[in-house]
Amino acid sequence: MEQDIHHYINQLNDAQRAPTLHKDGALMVIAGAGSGKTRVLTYRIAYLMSQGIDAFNILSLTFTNKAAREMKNRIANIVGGSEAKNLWMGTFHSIFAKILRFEADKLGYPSNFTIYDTQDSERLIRSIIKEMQLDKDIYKYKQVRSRISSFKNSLITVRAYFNNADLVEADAMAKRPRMGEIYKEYVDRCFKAGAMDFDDLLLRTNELLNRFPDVLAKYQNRFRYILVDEYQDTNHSQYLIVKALADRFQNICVVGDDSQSIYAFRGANINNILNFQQDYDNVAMYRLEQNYRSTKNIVEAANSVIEHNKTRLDKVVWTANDPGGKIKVNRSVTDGEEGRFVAGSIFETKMREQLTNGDFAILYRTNAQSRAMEDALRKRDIPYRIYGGLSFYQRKEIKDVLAYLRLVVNPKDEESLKRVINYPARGIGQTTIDKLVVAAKHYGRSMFEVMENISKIDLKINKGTKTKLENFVTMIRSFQVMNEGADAFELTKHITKKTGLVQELKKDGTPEGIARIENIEELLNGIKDFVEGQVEVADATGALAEFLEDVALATDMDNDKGDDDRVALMTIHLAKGLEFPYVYIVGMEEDLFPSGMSMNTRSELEEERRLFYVALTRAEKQAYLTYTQSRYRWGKLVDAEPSRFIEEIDDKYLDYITPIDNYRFKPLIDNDIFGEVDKSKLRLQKPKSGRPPVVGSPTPEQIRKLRKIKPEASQSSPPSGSLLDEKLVPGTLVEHTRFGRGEILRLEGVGGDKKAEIKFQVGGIKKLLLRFAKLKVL
DNA sequence: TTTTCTGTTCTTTTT
DNA sequence: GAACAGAAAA
Repeated sequence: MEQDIHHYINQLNDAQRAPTLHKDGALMVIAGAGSGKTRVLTYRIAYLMSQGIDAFNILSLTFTNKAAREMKNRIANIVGGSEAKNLWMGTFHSIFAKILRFEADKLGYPSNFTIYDTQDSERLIRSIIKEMQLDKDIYKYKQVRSRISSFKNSLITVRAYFNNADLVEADAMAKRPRMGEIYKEYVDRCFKAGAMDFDDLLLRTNELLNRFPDVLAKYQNRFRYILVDEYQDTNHSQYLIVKALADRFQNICVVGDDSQSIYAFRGANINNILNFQQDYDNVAMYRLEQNYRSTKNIVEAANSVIEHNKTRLDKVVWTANDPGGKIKVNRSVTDGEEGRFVAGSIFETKMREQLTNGDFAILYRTNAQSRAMEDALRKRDIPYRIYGGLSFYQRKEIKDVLAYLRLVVNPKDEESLKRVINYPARGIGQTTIDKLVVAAKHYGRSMFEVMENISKIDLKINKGTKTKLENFVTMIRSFQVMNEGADAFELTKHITKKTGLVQELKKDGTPEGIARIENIEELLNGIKDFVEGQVEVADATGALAEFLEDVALATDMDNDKGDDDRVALMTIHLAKGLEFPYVYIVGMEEDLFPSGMSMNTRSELEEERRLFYVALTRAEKQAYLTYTQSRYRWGKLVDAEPSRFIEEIDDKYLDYITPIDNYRFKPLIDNDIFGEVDKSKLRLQKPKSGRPPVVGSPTPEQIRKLRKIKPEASQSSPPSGSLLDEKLVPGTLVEHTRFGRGEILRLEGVGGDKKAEIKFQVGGIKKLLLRFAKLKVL
């Protein structure tokens, strides 16, 4: 093996080799995009092991489970699978969840504690706000949750909050004087439910290490070598955990790139990496500056972007690669056309260069942008896969099944209980649930415990309902018993049958319902795989708990089977660490990228810029930037202007390409809710010369023509019926907007001079809809 | 109590 | 263009 490892290390360049062979002490590797930092990390770990360091003594923290898994596989290839198995490698959340399970009793938690995801937290906070009878417009549950989250990430406990006059005052100033109370109640409720949220996994780890010196010593001793990837994205809580664990041996290696710090919004503190040299003694600094990934054009363009940022470490990324093509910039009129351009370009390039779908990625700032891309790709029959967004495990039907499973493992789990106590409907309504919550609070117990003793407690719940509650408890109990014997797969199958979940979905018979059943089947398969894949056969009960933990901390990235050839669609955040030959960065518009919500301060804007830097540097061969002149947002067509980030790239790296189709104006027919429109009629004027005209939204007059709405038609009674039969609406159309289930036509001169808004409501699928349209004058 | 309709809010990014 | 909450109807 000694020989083996050198075979690998010889593949590295000098800059990479130095940190790889640096054995003891603190070191920091500033690694530019595409400079081979994953290689350094993997080889370094392999090297440590070849030097006789036990795998048990190495802790490696990565940013995603996927990254951890890949690294582990690569190390296994070098040092052998059985050795690699003992490595502690994973995300902060997954590693410390495991440790917390082991040490839970010290903190008063059950070892089978539930992990609340963001949705669970939000629901709990929402009900707390309601119970406290606070104004939900002032106490917005999302804001409250994110504030609590930031408290936790800064290690501000409830007590610390109340002792901190500044914080209390800040909330009072923000007209939310009872923030502290909500925080306290939230923490209490989580504790009583035996649940930790994402932030708790880090906060409680800190608590564990602070309060129990023997525990700290144990893990310090175990983790003699610590490696942290993407260090620039660690938050204060994570920073303290690393610091505590590394304190004894100081064998800490952090790898990161300040230019790629993009998680400040969830508490990441860029100072962790900027100040690393002050935190440890004799820090060795290494820089990886040679980019192996991208063409010269891309690397230099990215450099010219990031130079606009003030705060950054000194580093120059360069490459010996070919210049490659210039970055192509495309303008479209609407988001629909943008999608068509991207799909068309992928189609063409794929043919011309003989590429596979997997060579392409479409990156965007917000998940909502995926839809236009999907539509266009589908029309071209290009297979694609969306990462992130609503992940599989967050779908309603999946969460419902998981809620039952979570209850089996931890019946105190309040959010799961509330989720399924009356789903499928079994006659336990809101009133009853409210009473249970109150009683639980009164007795200082969980809701489930109250239900178990329902016959002994004097609650004003009628007999019939009490029986229903008892039946529910008995049912969950029976599942628990089953969990002792049968495996998780059998149990889940049993649960979906016994509770009537699947029947409920079958009953409604819609395509959505069928899709949901299929999803549940997929979940069952997933559980089966998990059960079979478990090498060390723990007891059956443990298997289910472990599965649930995996699921709670899984990201969409992790389920990538990668077995078929698809174009990748994802947010830029999710793309970090990945690379693709061809990358399309879409929606390059002010207010979208940079996001309108991140333009208030310099540091916010700089983070957006780093995000753009990350996006650009994903591309190996060719990058495209696209923007539109108008785009549907919140169901409305809004004007857009090109992103400042395009201007920030030196012109010599850019190639402005003319859109293939350029209509004089583009009617609102993108995913046309008016059914098939004869598109040949819409191609009114092609631009005369090479330079396309500046194009705006169509005028009302033009829309009217297209829709054949006659403004002159007079009618004394309010309009009724459907637009489809073209009896039509009187008045002048002044605004036309889409909204969720239909569209709004704003007209002037309806029934006198009054303005009117006409909405029609549609159900079902878009193509069929106008038939059922209802008209109503507001 | 349950179902259905309607209005409102939301969109930045995620472990 | 979904998810949720509240009102209204069943």
